[in-house]
Amino acid sequence: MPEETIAESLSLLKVGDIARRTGKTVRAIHLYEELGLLNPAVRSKGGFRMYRGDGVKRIEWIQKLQYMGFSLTEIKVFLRVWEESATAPKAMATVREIFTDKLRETRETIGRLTRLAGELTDSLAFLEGCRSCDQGQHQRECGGCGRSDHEVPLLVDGIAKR
Amino acid sequence: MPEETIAESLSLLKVGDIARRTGKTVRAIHLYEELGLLNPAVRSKGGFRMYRGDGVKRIEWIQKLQYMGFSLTEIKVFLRVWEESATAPKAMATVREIFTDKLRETRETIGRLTRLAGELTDSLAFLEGCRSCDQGQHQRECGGCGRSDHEVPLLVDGIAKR
DNA sequence: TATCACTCTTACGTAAACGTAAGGGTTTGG
DNA sequence: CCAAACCCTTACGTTTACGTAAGAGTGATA
Repeated sequence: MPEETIAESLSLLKVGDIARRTGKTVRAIHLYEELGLLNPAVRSKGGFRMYRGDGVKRIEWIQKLQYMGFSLTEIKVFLRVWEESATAPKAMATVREIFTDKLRETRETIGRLTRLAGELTDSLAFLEGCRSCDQGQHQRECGGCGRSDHEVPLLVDGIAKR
Repeated sequence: MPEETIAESLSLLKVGDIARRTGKTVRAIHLYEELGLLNPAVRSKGGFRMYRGDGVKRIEWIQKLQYMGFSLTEIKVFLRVWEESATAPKAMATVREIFTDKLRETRETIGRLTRLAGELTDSLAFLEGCRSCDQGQHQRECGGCGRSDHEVPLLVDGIAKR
């Protein structure tokens, strides 16, 4: 398809264009190249990096992975695994493994954060009771209220100690 | 209560003891002191840091806050706010604010991660279909399968591009 | 008193993901 | 052809939460 080739050459993007379209900085894009995450399709005669439109897609993909907790190094491994897999089904199998791991990890994180949200809620409920504390009570004397120790959430308890 | 004072002096802990009881390293505890998060109750004649038992609680508290996404700097602010509040109810009010903010943030994070878990699940479902791909298919020619573009999750689509 | 395990201070090292110049070419619109 | 707007490479700076090492003193035990 010579037409596509022509169209491509007409729509080459400079690094600044990619930056604008992805919200990343030029420096970031340079970094991705250093790390082997994205190479320009060609260089201009003067040395400018020239990208095709799918460069934008690649960066969006990177962002997505970062967003879900992959480090750039992990993303690099990801790409290498892909490139070094001889066949497509094999490559996809590896990708499945990585995603499966990440899904588990993500669920664990969600569980952890959910528990923490619960603790925060408990702590806030407890702190409601502090409204009725003697307004003149100095913070250093906090703890004198009637509430017993085991009622005090760790998140609150730790503050006054020491 | 002189008895308690005596008991305290009997149970002073050295930094290594605190480290063992909290799982933190000595260096970390030193760091916390540098940052103003925890000071030893006293120093021994020779300059050893001597802590009381509640030092352990303080560190557990720090760990908890870190675990929920507070940076050490934020924790420091936290303590300062507490110390500088004249009255206990006022201090608690500030703590409530901070916790309320964090709770919102935590919920947002949970939402984000939940959406991402969904995307991962979708991607994994899609990748199941790759099992039936021609076993000889080279990875570079991936994309030749019948599935249309809008079916391909971004998480998968971004890999093969470029 | 001699040890051996600890601890002290000081201070440089580390990994991540860029930020921020500096000094100098390249493109492109007019 | 000129100037403004970009881009290039090189390279040091930044933040966070410690790690690690060096050289020397301390404390409890034998």
